[in-house]
Amino acid sequence: MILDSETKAVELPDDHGTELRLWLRLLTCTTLIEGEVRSRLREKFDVTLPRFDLMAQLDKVSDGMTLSDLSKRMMVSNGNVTGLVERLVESGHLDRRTSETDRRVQFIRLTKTGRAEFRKMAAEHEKWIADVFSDLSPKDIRELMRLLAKAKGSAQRSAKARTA
Amino acid sequence: MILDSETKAVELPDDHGTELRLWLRLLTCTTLIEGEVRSRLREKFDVTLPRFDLMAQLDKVSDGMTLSDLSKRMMVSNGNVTGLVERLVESGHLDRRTSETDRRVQFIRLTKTGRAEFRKMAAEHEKWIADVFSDLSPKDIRELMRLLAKAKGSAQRSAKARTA
DNA sequence: TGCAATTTCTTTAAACTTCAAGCAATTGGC
DNA sequence: GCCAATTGCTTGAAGTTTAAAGAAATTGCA
Repeated sequence: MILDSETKAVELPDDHGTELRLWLRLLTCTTLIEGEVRSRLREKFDVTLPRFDLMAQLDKVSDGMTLSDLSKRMMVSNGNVTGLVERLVESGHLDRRTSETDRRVQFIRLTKTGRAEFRKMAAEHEKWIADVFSDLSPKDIRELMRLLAKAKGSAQRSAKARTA
Repeated sequence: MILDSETKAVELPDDHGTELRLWLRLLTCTTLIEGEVRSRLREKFDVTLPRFDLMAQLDKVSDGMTLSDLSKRMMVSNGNVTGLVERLVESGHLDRRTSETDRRVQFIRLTKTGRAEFRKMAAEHEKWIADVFSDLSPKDIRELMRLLAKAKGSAQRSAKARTA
């Protein structure tokens, strides 16, 4: 059903404009918030976002995790994590020890001070995020969660199909 | 109304857990898709995502734009754009000329080959994005667009309030 | 057992990114 | 006109990031 240039049905063949606009909006939102979090972390705690993210992963567990686990969860490269961990061990936030059963493996943990420092930052961080989304109703949030879950599933399927 | 640890209403004071989970989900989605786009751009066109993004901004206009415009639209720092533009001029994709009325200002444009090359990549890119979101119904997409617009507005308000 | 494949991690080069400082040009009062 | 403030851009240092190659250890299977 191709009409004329006024009705907008001429955007064939294959109009994928809406998906593209969705992606750009998603990206804009994330970049905006990420920048905000980055600024505040630097301002209030003089810490970088990647360091905060890494510590956040480690805070979820009590007994440490390997570099590979970290890189999977953070969705960054292995070499990236090596460097980040190195600097965080250096600054006393992290603790590393080699597995006794597999000498390739390193278990990384937050040190006592590392965890304490992170918890302080995390409490503030949670408030910032709450403020960032404070124009959204509980229903908006539920709905966004649901749709983003669906989008995530779709994206994973798409990525998997390419690699396969 | 504080109950007990089973009912989950004990998460006071100030439960901001849902907002935090929303942010993490948003970030995961974006990171996932961004990584996918990055891989495909490198694979098929041997180009980096930042270069593609910069060219995408320039493709929207016919007569070029300044470095400041670029950095605002891309939401990255000024110094970042300086380097990116430098490399893209070097590779023949961009063209720069100094304003005649204000000698601080540089107008940046896509070259003929730069634009042609970008258009080819953009056409593919649009298809990838369509595939990424192909599990979502038109209604899902509309709803996501609406909610992300609201989230963006909220985030902007929050950021503005901090800077002010 | 032997050894090829896999896994874990590190290293390297190049690119990207931010922040802060700085330079040059312009603007806006006065 | 003067000059302080602002604007546009560049530079430099530190850090982050990826991709690719490689080293070391383990695993799995013939």
